[in-house]
Amino acid sequence: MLLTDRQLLILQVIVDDFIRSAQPVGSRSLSKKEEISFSSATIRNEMSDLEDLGFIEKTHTSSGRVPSEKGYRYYVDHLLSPQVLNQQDVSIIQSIFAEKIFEFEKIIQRSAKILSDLTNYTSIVLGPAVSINKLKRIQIIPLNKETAVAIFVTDTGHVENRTFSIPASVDAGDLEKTVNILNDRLAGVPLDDLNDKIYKEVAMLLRQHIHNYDLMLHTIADSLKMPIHEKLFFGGKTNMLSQPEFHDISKIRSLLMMIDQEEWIYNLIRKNSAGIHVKIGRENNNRAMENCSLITATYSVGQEKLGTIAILGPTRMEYSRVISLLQFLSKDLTDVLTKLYQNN
Amino acid sequence: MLLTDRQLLILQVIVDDFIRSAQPVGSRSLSKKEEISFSSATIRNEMSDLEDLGFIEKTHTSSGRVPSEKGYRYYVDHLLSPQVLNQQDVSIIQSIFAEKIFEFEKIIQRSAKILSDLTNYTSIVLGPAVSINKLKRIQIIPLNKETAVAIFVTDTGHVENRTFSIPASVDAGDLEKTVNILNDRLAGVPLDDLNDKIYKEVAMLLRQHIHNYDLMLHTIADSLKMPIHEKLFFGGKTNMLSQPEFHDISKIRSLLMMIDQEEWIYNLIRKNSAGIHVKIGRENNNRAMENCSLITATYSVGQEKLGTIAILGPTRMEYSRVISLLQFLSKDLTDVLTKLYQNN
DNA sequence: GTTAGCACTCCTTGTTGCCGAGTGCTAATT
DNA sequence: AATTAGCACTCGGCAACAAGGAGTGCTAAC
Repeated sequence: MLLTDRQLLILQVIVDDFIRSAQPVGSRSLSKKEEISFSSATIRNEMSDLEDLGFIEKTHTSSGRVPSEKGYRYYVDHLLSPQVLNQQDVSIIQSIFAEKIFEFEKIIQRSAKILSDLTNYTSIVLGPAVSINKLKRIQIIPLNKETAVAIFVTDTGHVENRTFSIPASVDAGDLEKTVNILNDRLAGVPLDDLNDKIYKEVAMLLRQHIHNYDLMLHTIADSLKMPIHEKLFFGGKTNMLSQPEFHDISKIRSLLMMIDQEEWIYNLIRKNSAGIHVKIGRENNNRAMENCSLITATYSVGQEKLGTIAILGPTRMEYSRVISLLQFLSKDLTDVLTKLYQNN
Repeated sequence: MLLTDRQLLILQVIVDDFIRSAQPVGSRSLSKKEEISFSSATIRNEMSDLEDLGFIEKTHTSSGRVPSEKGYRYYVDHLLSPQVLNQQDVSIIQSIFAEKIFEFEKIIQRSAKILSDLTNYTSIVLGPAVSINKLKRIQIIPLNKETAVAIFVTDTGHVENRTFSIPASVDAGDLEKTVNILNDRLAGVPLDDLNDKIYKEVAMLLRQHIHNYDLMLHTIADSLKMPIHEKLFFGGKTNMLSQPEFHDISKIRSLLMMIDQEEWIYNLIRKNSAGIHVKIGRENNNRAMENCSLITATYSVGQEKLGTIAILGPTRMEYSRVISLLQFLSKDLTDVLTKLYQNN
């Protein structure tokens, strides 16, 4: 199972070539490469072995070879030559941060756009986890007799709002008192923990000050119940249409449908721990992604993981380049965010 | 140029048949239809005339006929038999309004989903025009020494927020005074007119009360400058992939790219006046939509047009059904919204 | 005015044959 | 023992061709 140096070389050249050309690569064309100094017959023997070991495949009996998923996996794990980004790519990525930034979402959106433009694949960016942000302030603004909107501002400037109906028994004074209590008790609490805290600490206080406190309590707790989903941003959703492996409409269809079905992507991307992760083909456990690879990286504030950036491309994707790009952007995002939010 | 009854009949049957089958229709298959009592030779003569008049076309010399854009146009304008929705469709549409509704966006989103499911085309819904909503309340919440977030709540419960940097010369007291002045002067003003009003009325007041008022003024006015874009919602973006006329990847590609390029759609849809509008093929003035038709309807609160719902399908689309669906949903949306917001 | 009949056109489908790129195997070479 | 040259074989892709079918336009008869 240990590959010889020559086998490694051949595997690497096959993968590189196939990534470039999307054509099965044959022994003769390999033998002409600079890196390779032995004859096509030798290569044929080696390729036959590599095929037995499962690293490459034939598309039909007398065709050239194509990397298998196992082949890509080995390539990614052992053969990848870390590529240095060229100056142009670097400056394009840095242009994301050129303007003054208040709305973090804008940065995220721009990142998605630029990633997809740079790679010609589909980019996916998972927005910053709102739920770990800390509450800065709650406001309740009555719209009319029956409804009001509750506004939650986090220390990062993110704003969530929920409309709810005001319990009949509650009057304007009650509302104001409630808001004061909430702000008093909940400022600095991560959004995730609000619900908990409301029942544990705020409930008591409300009871002391508000007539009919429990309806109010539940109304507010309910507003907070809906999970605050991180937003997903996409770039170049249609880029996959240009990839030769997706000449087949039904493949495209299932892939695009899956992308539009954000839930799937969300789960696929969210759980990743820090660092670069490469999922190849069926490793993604999804029919629609059989011919796709997904590379993800995370960005953080300080030590705290905030969100994810990812590239979805064909298995035949430029792993080396994409990894470099993601690494670079992820670091930049982290730096900027850390500077921006660290010491609030 | 006036068509005989028989020509009208033939045109109608051709369009109907082609919409159903997507196959060019020939004289013989026409002659077999129930509605038609004359021979294929007669039909051939009539079809030849209809072709000369530009209502139908051949795909090649000896093929059956296919409606031209002019043919569709005539069909839509004169031959459409208004279709009554079946009970199932009706109840599916009404299910949109089943739950209690606070967030209007949810309704809009659900509408888009259901429209596309029902038709198997792509649905586009333009969210309610925020800019005509009236300001209910402004809040400014400082995040730290340098930045604050301004929150604008409309009488419909919509919340807009902008982060800005606090001018160095402004202190907490100034901020509070500013907010009070703003709320005092701007409550009830449509968001569209805020900027105007700020310079005309608020500026003076600010000058009287706030040190260094003009920086504050510009900061706030700037936040409001970015146009408040109505949001676009889509349903069934990938539905077009199942249409036989889009077997060609490059067509799909340009169409999907145009859809993702929301600006285009926005302009296409926004300007429509009330009522149903049908744009066929090149009437949309867009290469990517050459084989598409766009049917739009508007929804309102009372007399005031709020937004648009639309279906994008192949020119060979079920005009009658789609028009009925849009009419029905548009009326329902209007009713619900009017009831909800009319007398605030 | 309508229709039956017929020649003609063009798309579609299937067949065939051929070329080129590639393989696997064997035997010769290093 | 490893490498290579040589050769027979396989398969996809392409072009050429034929047959069949759906449709048309035209003419002449009804």
